[in-house]
Amino acid sequence: MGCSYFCNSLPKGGMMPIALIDCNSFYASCEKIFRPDLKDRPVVVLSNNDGCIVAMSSEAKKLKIPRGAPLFKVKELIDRYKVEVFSSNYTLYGDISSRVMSIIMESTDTVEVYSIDEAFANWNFQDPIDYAYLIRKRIKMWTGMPVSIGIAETKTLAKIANHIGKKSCNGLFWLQEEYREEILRDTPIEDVWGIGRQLALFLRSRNIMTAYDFIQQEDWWVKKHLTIVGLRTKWELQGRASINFEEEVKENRAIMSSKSFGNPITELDDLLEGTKSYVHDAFHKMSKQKLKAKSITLYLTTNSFRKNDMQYRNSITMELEDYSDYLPDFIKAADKGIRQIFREGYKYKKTSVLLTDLKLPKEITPDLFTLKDPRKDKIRDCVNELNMRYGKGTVVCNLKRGSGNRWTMKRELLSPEYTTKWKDLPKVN
DNA sequence: TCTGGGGTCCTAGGACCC
DNA sequence: TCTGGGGTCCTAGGACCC
Repeated sequence: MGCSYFCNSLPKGGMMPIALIDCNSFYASCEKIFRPDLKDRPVVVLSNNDGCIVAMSSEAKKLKIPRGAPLFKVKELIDRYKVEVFSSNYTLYGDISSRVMSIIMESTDTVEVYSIDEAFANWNFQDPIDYAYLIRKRIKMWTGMPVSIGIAETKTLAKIANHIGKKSCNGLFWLQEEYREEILRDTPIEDVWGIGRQLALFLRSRNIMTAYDFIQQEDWWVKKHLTIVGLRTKWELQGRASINFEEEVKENRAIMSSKSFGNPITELDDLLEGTKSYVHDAFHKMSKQKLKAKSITLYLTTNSFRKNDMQYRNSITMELEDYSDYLPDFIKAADKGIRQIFREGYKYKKTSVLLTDLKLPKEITPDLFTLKDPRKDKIRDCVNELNMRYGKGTVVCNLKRGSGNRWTMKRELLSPEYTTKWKDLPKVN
């Protein structure tokens, strides 16, 4: 498909175009920013514990390394092509992301930050393509991050436009109404935002192969088989905006910390230590948003990939007496919960901590019969401030620290925190 | 040997109430 | 002993996203 759909007039009907601005190979691009020597080299980024490949630079994609593959399965390719491999450095990615987002927000009226590497923006301009050029250039110049921009009447169509831009139009594409049908005929059903693997299989089995085939189906049929979510997708593809534009940052409904252990864990004590460190993690996220939680769920599971091991998984939800933002309440609950679901004789792979029933203090009706202990508030404020200022983990509760724990995550190929740690600041000679 | 983590939304089904 | 139906709330599970 060429780029012949560019045109300099606003779409008829005055519909406000939606732009999707999306960073190219985000994690891999972050790693390249401070390493000019990697400019045209293949780069991959690993998941926690250096397990799977979660992101690839375009050079790495060309080597046909499958996304999501465990590192050990593609080791040979990696060595042969001298692919540069990094552990994931979320501190770096988070910081680069907020720089990119603030540029987008400065330069346009309404923005929804959709994920770490993409944002939707309402672009009410005479010529959105001109504007896309400008923004892209600015982001590249100020942060070093390459982005692609797709523009269309709805979010789902903007996704498609972005995809086309990435593939064949130098990163920018405006999908206008008069070309929509042609483009939808060229869009395989599994490339539609909101149609995942399961649904694509189902639709293909019904001979629905493209986005165009999909919008030919009756509303009732789509709703029956794909629920209201699928029906919205259909409407969006037809140019009818059906997915809300969420400008405000949504409050989380849940906060999770869940990690695999570096090694299988058999002892209750190690399991408790690991879990408590995840409680700290989740609690830190919650504190940053100034939320309180009323319940905490603990999950634990063995490694289901190891077919010969005995398998066990379980979970338990602990209700706190009241909404709390006092760390020891959560530590106590987690300790009690894990002891209840722990069974001797298994090799545990992972525990997860989920905080739910989250509220801002102003939304909570105080309980007349619970006496408040003002000392708790002081301790909490003091600990939170120290952890915000000096980084999470500065003050901990009932937790042995240090590396070398059996449960600590593996991150052997970590890059420096170039932008968030003084000692990691890049030097210029 | 080594196989990610963190979210959202929707539905079905059970418990319970009237 | 016969035996209805509507409503709400909760949870588990399955789909999706990045």
